[in-house]
Amino acid sequence: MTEADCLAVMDLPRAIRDVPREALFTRQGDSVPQCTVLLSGYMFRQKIVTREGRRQILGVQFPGDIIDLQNSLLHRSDHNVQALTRCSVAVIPVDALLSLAFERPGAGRAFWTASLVDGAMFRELAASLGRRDARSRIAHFLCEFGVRSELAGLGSRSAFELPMTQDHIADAMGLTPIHVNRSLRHLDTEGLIVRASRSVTIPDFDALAEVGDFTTGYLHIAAPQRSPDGVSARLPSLVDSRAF
Amino acid sequence: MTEADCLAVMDLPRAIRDVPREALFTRQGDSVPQCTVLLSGYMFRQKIVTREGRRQILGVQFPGDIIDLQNSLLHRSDHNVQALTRCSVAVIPVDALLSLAFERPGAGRAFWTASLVDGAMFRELAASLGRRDARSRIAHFLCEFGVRSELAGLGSRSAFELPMTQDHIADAMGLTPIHVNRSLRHLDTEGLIVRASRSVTIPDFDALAEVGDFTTGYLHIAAPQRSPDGVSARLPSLVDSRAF
DNA sequence: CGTAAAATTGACTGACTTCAAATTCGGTGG
DNA sequence: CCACCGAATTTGAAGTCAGTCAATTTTACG
Repeated sequence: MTEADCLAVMDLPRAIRDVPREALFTRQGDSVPQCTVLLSGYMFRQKIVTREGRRQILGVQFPGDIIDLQNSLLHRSDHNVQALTRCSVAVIPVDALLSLAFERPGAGRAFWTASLVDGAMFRELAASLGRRDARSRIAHFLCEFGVRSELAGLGSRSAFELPMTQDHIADAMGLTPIHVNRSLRHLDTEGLIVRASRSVTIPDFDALAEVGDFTTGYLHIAAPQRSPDGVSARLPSLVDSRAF
Repeated sequence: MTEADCLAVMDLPRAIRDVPREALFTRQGDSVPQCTVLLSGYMFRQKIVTREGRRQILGVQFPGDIIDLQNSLLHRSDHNVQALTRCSVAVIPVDALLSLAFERPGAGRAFWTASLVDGAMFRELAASLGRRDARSRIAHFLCEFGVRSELAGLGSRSAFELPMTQDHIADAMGLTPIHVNRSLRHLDTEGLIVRASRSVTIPDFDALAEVGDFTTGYLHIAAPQRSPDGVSARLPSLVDSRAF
């Protein structure tokens, strides 16, 4: 993505909106005529799975992430998007985004790639839910959260805010909150994590990564590309949210 | 996607290759300079999750599916693709596919949408692995396999070939083969499924769908669009594999 | 037929869940 | 600054779904 592409993305028509904490932003089954970039705060994707209403959290969105590109192209959303904290979002008409994508292959390819990275993260989640035990699953989750916090400029991989309750974590990990509590305590007494309120520090990131079999490969992190004049274009955070 | 788009897709340079049963087609970590369409046979995506080598099967590919679009755009594959049966594939250079995608927005959008449908299926898998018990998970899997067999023209949703061993199913469902065996037997004695060798029939599809909380929403099946001259363009099976 | 792979069965174990209650935390108003 | 209250976390005890280990039977296929 060239700098010109970047500027074109920043020039897209948009409306800035605030989303209160806990609000359902898009609803399973809805048709979504717009595309949204998260500017600040955290959101999460979530799906009601069974008739009894058990839910699975599919992922957390960080500032810079595109929230509902899939929903716009696929006509109907297959999952809910909900605000974890108070959020600020930029809402872009799909049509404008799509025309840009096909006028500027650089930008189009970046959007497409972002969708594919999304898919890669869902694959890793499936692998985690299917084949890792609770302790390892949570270790993996914390490592991912750390790395993504770092990428989003919200802390370092070994010290970050985790604005989720143990109920949220349970629904993300396919576990009960009770077992999440015990697993967290376990990691804590092992010295692998230190918890204080909503913040997590990881004294030895590599040790936790080993417990969770975590590697960054599936995040497909592009090396920050320094364009001649020092503007960096990096995925998956497509745009610098602070510049919007 | 217009008929002209369709024809342009069919005109892409390509090489037809055979893949023997069980062969690893792309390997986790490899860079994949081409894009592959499965023409006949079944493949599956698979990921080695833990140090001890436990694996998670992420999905089965049917004829007409694009196998490794994500791998080409993301530089390195984050999972393996393996042949379930003997397969025939069409290999297309990525460059040719990408230029077509950006020259013809109709085709480009179709490719992009196919990637997004892929993502939707991984989300549903994650939901299944996280929040459904073994019986319901397997019921859901069989429903999906039926519907996709029907879409691919390989049978009906209630009678199809399932070219997987119980070991495969176990790795797809995040279970042990022993438990898959018992769960299948359970569905069988309940009369919800009938098994004979590698073929499955579902006497009452809706009943099984209810057990698995299965709905087709997440497959984002487009209504077959009849273009004026009767050519149908449908996703997710992007191209009619028989015409290649 | 004969053989290896796949499916099936049984007995036992364990990770995670369920239900129930106690404790701590965080924010708000007095 | 402190008392209060609901939410969140923590702990305990008992139950269950699914895993492990170990055969045995059936099936597929040369």
